Amino acid sequence: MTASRRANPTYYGGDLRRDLLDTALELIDQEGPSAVSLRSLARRLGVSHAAPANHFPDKAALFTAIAVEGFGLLARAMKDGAGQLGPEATAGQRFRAAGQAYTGFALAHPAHFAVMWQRDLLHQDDPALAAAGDTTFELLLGSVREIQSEGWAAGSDPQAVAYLAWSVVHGLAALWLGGSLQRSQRPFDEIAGEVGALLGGALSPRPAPAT
Amino acid sequence: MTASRRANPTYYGGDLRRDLLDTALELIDQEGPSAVSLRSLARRLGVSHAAPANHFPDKAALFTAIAVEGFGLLARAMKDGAGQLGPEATAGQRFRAAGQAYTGFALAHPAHFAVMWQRDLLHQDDPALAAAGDTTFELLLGSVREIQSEGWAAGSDPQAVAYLAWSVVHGLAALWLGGSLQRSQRPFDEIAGEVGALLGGALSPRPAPAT
DNA sequence: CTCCTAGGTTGACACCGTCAATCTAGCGGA
DNA sequence: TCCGCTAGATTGACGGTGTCAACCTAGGAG
Repeated sequence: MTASRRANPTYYGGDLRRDLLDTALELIDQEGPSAVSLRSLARRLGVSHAAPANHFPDKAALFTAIAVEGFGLLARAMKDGAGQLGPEATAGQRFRAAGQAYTGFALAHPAHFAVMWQRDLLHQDDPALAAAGDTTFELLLGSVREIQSEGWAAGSDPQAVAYLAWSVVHGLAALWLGGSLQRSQRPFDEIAGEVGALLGGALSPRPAPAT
Repeated sequence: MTASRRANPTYYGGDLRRDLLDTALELIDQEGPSAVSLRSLARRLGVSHAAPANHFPDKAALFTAIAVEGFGLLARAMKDGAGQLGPEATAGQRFRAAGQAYTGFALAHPAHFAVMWQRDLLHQDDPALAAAGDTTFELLLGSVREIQSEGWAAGSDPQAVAYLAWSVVHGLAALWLGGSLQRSQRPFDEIAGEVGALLGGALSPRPAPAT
């Protein structure tokens, strides 16, 4: 009844922008990004077909907003995952936790994850998008430098180590969500655990022999 | 002049199915899968808007055909990459060559690669698609067993090793094509080489310490 | 009280996928 | 030689879609 009932003082009784994002995410979860149409979102929310234009000038803007939000969620997940280990945790443990947070994010938010890497759906020149992506990578790179100070992957280019780790977690999540790994009938955490252990062997603070 | 001049005895002077695929691939290369429309393909090829329906019952069938073709090209690239090393090559070298072939395929055929993992564009239940995917993974798994017989990644579950390797090459290719790695201004081969060397450390035939 | 503006509305346009009905060139069999 | 069949093209129609322009209206600022 009070003014807080409706966030916006206009026709639609609520936050249409947020509702559009949420409905789109739900639809992407179920049927993929190609199933999203602005008109169908509007129809679901009981609003005219042109109402979304007030919040997203075009379809790409909607997807871009989802991608930016996704990078934000990812960065927070990685920070939280590494952070909640407590101060006595080693850099290696934090590194591993960040990696788990990456795949955990992908599995928990598959719709965000799917959109984030589909360039052709996005406004690639959006500065917010670039910034969000950079932030995430900086987070990763910082974690790599941290483990290197503990002797992990000693002597290796930190950027190369970061790319290896990023590729592993990204590939794992992408292949799982793509269904390629699900034919093995094994749960994700089991696969991810084994892969993580193997990767640990590549980076652990021992003199690694050359290939 | 002879009958071979025209592959098909009907109006269109050529192989429309092949031309549709090629035009679609070109378009995907330039603007991504979302830019492909059956009508625009038909227009480009100077054919009526319904002509594609004779070869692909719907849009998903076109993309599925591209994906199947992609898996075929990928499998052949991996086989060729490992095979042309000569009989005196080690299993480790063949394994590495197969991995390079994977990323090489992705960079050489980005349109195929993009479509192959977009489930929502495909007829996922197409048996040809499943078979093509399985063949590729079997190839990978065989290569892993081979290197294990040489002592690499000894004691590890071959499936887990395969998943690690697959994740790395897939993630590397996906991130590169997504543009995330291109901001580093370094050529792909350099990045891939370093990542490959690091990964070699994880699997090389030495007793790897636990994580 | 009046004006401005954010955020809705309707209406129109071209493009899209898909379906149905039709046409036609060239083949195999009588 | 003719006759039908079929593969593969055609036109036409339908509803859905993104986007634009013009309009409307509730509520806040002056």
